Amino acid sequence: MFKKVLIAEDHEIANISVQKTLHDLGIHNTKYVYYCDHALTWIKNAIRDGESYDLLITDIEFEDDDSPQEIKDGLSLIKAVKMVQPDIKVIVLTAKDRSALINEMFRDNQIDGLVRKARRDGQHLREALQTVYQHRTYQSPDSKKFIQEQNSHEFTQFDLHIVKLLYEGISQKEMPEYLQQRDIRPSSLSSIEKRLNLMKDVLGFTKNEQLVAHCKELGFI
Amino acid sequence: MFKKVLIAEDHEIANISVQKTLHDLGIHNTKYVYYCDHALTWIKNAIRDGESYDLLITDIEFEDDDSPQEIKDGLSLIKAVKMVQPDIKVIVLTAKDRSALINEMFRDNQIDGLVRKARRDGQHLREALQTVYQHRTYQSPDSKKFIQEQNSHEFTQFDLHIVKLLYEGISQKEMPEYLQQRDIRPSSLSSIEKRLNLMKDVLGFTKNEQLVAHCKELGFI
DNA sequence: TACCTCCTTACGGGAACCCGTAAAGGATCG
DNA sequence: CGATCCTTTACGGGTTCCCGTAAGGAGGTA
Repeated sequence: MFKKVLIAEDHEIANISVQKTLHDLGIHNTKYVYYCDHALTWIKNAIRDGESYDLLITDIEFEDDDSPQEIKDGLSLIKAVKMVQPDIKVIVLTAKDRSALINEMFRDNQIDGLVRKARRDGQHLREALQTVYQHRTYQSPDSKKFIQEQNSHEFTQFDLHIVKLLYEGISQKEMPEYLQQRDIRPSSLSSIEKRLNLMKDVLGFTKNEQLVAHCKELGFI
Repeated sequence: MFKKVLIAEDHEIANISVQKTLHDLGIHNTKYVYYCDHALTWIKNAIRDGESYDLLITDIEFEDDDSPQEIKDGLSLIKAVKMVQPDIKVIVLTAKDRSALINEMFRDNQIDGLVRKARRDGQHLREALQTVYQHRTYQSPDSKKFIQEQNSHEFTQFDLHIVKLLYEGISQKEMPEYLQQRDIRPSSLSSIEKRLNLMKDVLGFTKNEQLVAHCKELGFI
């Protein structure tokens, strides 16, 4: 089983449980941190001392607070960690239902395990630890189906820009100007309309209100 | 300190930590359940046996799964529990940022403690336990500010109906018909427009998209 | 009853949005 | 270089939405 594990999780309550789970599995050499920056520091120091970590268990969403951080979310942390230690195993522990970014990283083998915070998450975490230790990938059952649902519509960067502008209260007729200023193309009103229609069509919506709420709910914007 | 505590929390990881926190505080007579229905059953049985619980610690959001439940969320559970045991203390442990319903119940003294799942939630839970035991109410620091923000606009039942219809993809001109069918008054297009404008004005929005996303985010619809 | 107030409803002009069609621009390939 | 295909843009009409004004109705008071 893993020997040395680092836990990055800002919620104290979740952090305690992960520690306890590891402890019950006989992993005693664990370190827990509440900030991404601290996690990277500890990993770097461990490499320097020739005692690098085997595994990183990290959340995705970290809340901002008074102490400003360089790295503000788990995905950025993973990228940074992989730069300094490409062979480290990574298990992601997240409350988010679905996210295109997580799925992408999972497919790109940046992530070895994916556990969704849900009813049986403790058991799923134990399964993930076992599986990942055997150099296989793991994802909890409930997160699997979301990846499939995900395929309903693949939002492009352009799509997200438009929806974000809508969410910010920009009218459609003002959008071409905004997009041009930010060097985003296409930028014409027609393209915006066409794209909005396509998104609504695919997702079975009739109004922009639904589209914006949907994207907001899924954390795209 | 409390003698007998019931924990209702569907996430295994969170549940473990709460148990551990209680254990560390010297509370050993704890029972944990993953479903609201089970929670109510245990409380009823404890009363029947003359050994009722002192405290209920519960989440708000419970995920649906294969086993269908009568009570599906924490607020309903609290109401049901208070019917059979009005003097039980209640601490709510929730990830939700803000919710008009929670705030209402807190003000109505249905809830004694409110801890938001966040960075220092473990410590906040310990503080809540101490404070509530002394017959005072507690809410974690980060949840306090949300209750204030809340007051920006008091949504009427009518407001919520309109926004809900928007979210369902109903066009404004179809709404009068819908509202009349459900005996909701006023029902004219003018009234709907006027009300939407007022809401947007108060909240500083320019577009319905923002309004719908806002209400969705706060759990009003 | 007359008068006032508050809320609801009705209506109309103008703006924004929806939708289909057609032209313009770019990329590829023979 | 021209032909073809695809994407982007431009335009026009029809609809919905926005917003101000005015008429109708319910309730309270003299």
